Amino acid sequence: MITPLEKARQNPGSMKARILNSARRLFGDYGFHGVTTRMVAKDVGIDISTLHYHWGDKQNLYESVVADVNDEICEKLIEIEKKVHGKSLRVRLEVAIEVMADYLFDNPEASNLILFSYFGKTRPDSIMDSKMSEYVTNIAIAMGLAPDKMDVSPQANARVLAVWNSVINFTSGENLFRSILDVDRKQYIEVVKETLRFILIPAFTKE
Amino acid sequence: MITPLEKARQNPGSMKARILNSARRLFGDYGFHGVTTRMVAKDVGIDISTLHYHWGDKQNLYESVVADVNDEICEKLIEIEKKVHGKSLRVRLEVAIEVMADYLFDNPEASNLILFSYFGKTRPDSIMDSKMSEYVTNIAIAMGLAPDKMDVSPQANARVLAVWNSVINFTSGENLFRSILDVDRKQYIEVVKETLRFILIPAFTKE
DNA sequence: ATAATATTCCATCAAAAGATGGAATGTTTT
DNA sequence: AAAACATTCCATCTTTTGATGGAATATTAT
Repeated sequence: MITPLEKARQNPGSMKARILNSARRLFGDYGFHGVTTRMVAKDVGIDISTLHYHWGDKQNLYESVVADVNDEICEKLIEIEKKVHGKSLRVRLEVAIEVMADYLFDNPEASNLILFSYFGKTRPDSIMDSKMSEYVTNIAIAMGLAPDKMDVSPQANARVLAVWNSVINFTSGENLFRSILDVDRKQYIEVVKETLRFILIPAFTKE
Repeated sequence: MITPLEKARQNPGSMKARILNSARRLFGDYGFHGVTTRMVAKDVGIDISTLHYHWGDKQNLYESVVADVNDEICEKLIEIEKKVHGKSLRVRLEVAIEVMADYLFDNPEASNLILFSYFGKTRPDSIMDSKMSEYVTNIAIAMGLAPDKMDVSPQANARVLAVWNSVINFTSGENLFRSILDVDRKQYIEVVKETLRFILIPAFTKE
């Protein structure tokens, strides 16, 4: 059985895909309640009933968007793991910061959607919760913060979360933070990467 | 001229204050668009017109809530600065983590509102932006990351922001993160504080 | 070409949401 | 006590919003 999400991905120019992309950007900007189906339809240049035809109700469209973003991030994590396999903790962090920052700066709506879906009280994503729990644990082990899957302490997981959070915030808060730092986009990206290295690496590489 | 917000603060039991508090919690949980005036009124146990009578339109109520939270956080920062004045960078961080974490865990809606107002595209808070910019710069100087007010580099400001972000995220994301770490509230608070110390202190205290 | 299927839009509905006027009630001032 | 003012709620209005039925159009299969 092929899901609408897979269909949209298979044909990037299709109406399904166009709707998904508009929805992704808008939900990322304004959150679930801040976006109306009419806004999305207008952005795509179609009627709302066409939107409902392809994606069902608003909730379903939103969940598809969140699933889309989560899958993408999952792929990124796998890509990173491939690159850093067997490397030192310092290199792991350097590469992870570089790759994740680049991805999130290219897809700011992804970062926002993650924040919205994590931090709001409206989180029906119990599937995502367990998926994320698994990722975090795996990363903790890969980083050598825990011996094996059966014995990952809350402390180890919390440290992984702290790393993850740092990256997310700077990309989601770009608008505000850039005005505070008073730099252009290119400079901002560099400053953020440098800051992340400054903050994160010493914690994990000290003797 | 006395503002409605000051009036509400002067009399904590008043209708103005009760509405403000309900609105604060609800807006913190669901964001501006996720809350209806009827929700707030129902939570207080009053009619919507009473709400409008005291606070005007929804936008105005929301802005009062944000201003309320910002003022409170500003007070906390001043309180911290008093405690750590003249102390070492390590102690500064330890105290800041302790006090801010305690405050935000006691007032999770504050943390959420900050995130909502920082990260959403709907930020008409240009006043807050400049205020925050000033705080960040002051902290950077107090932390010895910059020589004087005229010469605070983006790097220095970014480091202050990184510290601030770390604390915010763990309090806003408590629901999700606690389920990942699988700990109770008390344990969670301790793990978070420990993790923040683990991540933040080495970066600023290494030779 | 024709039938079957898929897609799109127009018109419309019902519910939700922001907002207000004005009557009723309570409080303060004179 | 009476007048002036403040507070509260009920009824109601308008706009927005999510959603759908059905006709029109395009696409694909036979």
